[in-house]
Amino acid sequence: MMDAIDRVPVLADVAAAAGVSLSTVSRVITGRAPVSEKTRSRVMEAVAQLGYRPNAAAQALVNGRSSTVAVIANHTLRWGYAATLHGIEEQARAAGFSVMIAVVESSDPAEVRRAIDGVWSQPIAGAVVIDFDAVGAATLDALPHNVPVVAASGAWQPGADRPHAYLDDFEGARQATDYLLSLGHHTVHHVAIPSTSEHSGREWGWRRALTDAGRVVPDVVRAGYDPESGYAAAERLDPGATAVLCGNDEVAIGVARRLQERGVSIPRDVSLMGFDDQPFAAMWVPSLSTVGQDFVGLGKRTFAMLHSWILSNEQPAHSTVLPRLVLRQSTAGPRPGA
Amino acid sequence: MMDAIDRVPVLADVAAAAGVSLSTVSRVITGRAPVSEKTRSRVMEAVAQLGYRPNAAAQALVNGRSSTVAVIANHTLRWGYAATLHGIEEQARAAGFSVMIAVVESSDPAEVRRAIDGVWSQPIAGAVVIDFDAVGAATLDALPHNVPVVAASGAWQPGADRPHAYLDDFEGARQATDYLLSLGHHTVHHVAIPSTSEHSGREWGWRRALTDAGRVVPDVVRAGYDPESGYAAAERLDPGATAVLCGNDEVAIGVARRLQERGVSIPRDVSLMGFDDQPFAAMWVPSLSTVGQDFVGLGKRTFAMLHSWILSNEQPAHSTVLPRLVLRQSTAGPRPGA
DNA sequence: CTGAAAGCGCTTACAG
DNA sequence: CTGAAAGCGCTTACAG
Repeated sequence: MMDAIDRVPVLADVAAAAGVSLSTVSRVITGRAPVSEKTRSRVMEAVAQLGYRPNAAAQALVNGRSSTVAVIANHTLRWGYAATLHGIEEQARAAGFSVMIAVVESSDPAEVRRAIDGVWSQPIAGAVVIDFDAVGAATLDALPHNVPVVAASGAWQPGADRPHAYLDDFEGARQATDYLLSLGHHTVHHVAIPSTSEHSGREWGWRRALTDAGRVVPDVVRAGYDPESGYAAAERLDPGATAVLCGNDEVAIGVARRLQERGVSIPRDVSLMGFDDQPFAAMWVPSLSTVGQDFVGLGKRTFAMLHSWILSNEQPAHSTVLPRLVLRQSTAGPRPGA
Repeated sequence: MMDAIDRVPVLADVAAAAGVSLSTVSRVITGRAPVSEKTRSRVMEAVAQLGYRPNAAAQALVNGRSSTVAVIANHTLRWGYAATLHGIEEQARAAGFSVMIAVVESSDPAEVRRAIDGVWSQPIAGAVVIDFDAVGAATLDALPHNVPVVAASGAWQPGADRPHAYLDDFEGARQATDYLLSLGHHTVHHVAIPSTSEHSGREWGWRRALTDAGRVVPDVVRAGYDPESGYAAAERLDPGATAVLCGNDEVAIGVARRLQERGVSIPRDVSLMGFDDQPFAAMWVPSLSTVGQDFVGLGKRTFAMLHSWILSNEQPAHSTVLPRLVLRQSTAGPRPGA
């Protein structure tokens, strides 16, 4: 049992132990000025012995900048969010930055304000906003302009003044829809996840592909993010549908489960595509065709943009990566006669 | 396009704008001393107009304490870790704390040291270590004792001097194994995930149940954390197994997929149990019996313990919650004659 | 109720 | 190469 919390050693303790001035200790710690080898090793010894670590608050105060970045997001648990956070963290860590997370629960102005105040009162060098939904968008709008902010986002949005790293899910949805049409389906139905704006990139991409091909655009079936919501949404799906594109893999798996329970065979009766290529997509029976999105890579790109802004003080350009179709067993041509 | 980053207003700016002293502004901001209503509103106006937010680095420095806590973990993406982090974050946010995440990639001493230095140089009020694996354990051992630290853990471990919030997966595994035996299986096989110590709570609980029942303890099949590793592990499973307990649901789903591909029927030929009850467990066909673990609750309890330590300066006691069996369709008695 | 002053732990010119 | 001093932005006794 160890109740007592020892006093944290400070610079002055090291200086006293090593018998040198504060300035000298600071110089060996920062390495930003020459120090004799003898003094240096004496200081290092004291540092090691006392277990001294510079106080980041004091450093941040005097340096006028910190090496922590904040990640602001509506979720940390859903696949896309968690994977993006993971990518940001990894890249930040490699660059010597710490990361702080701030969850914004809703786009209610008071809640957004609370979150922003919490983050902005911290000594941060910059922030990334995960702009996958309406909450992210609302946060982005409310953010002060005195710290670099980069957004990680699905599809390009008009009028974004902040730098964005995109995944282009608009294009992914369009390609997926085109693919399904190319298989011979008359049209493609869509089970949507909640989205940033009224219409997400995914929904718009799907819609565009159908319109361009001159096909009927069926009513969208709205779902949440998880398998259960897909399961429920399957009830509202047009019974005549032969091809369905879902807003994410979780929803697709829920839809699949419900259809299979009803004796609908995938892909014989219905072709099903997910979105994201999250770890379970390949495991499902039949394995799920989907649109592969590199969220970890998105996170890394986003941090890299923020980092360059912090270092150079020049706002970076947007960046985009195209998703790729991952074709597995859940898609096929319609049954002859369907 | 907004390249310029405005200068951040400081306390002195507000004082100047309101025509009062620094002390007065500080008093209205902190609310820790009486200020006349007239002065107060004048100051608030200046604050609002300038968009002033106290500099957290300065506050942390002068207050000698901060309101951010660090979460130290080996992963942020796997279900149990992510859900625990989520619980911590939620509880911390409710208490007005910010959370910083620090990922420790391996138990290599240099890596552990790097992570700890990074965290300990920040102004933190406390830390929680997610102690689900060997890396968590190594980190816990290396942590200084000058800041409150609480660990979130699976099963009770001998000699833990730091407060732990447990989930008791030992007991969960024991109950799951007992249940499988009660169905009539001669023994239960185990596909293990990587673990804290040589033997995890899950593995020990399984082992204990078999030993207590006087059954044969089969060789453990080792897997990773994800479906793919379960899929691969299925190849190494004893073909005579009629009941299998997996270290987590992801692995169980991988095992299920492989078995089903080989024409093995679940639960007719093999009963399969997972662990954790993560969102996909209920979706699989057949839906997966598992051990429900409340990771979000674990995270909340862990933060609550840390919070009480921070406030009271008294080290909290350990806390434990028992898991519960979630029985679904993947378990049944052995086939007559099996 | 309000202001002037000291101090939190650092870094960085400024002198030697 | 090394030390004394000022200052980063706050808060908090200490005087009025």
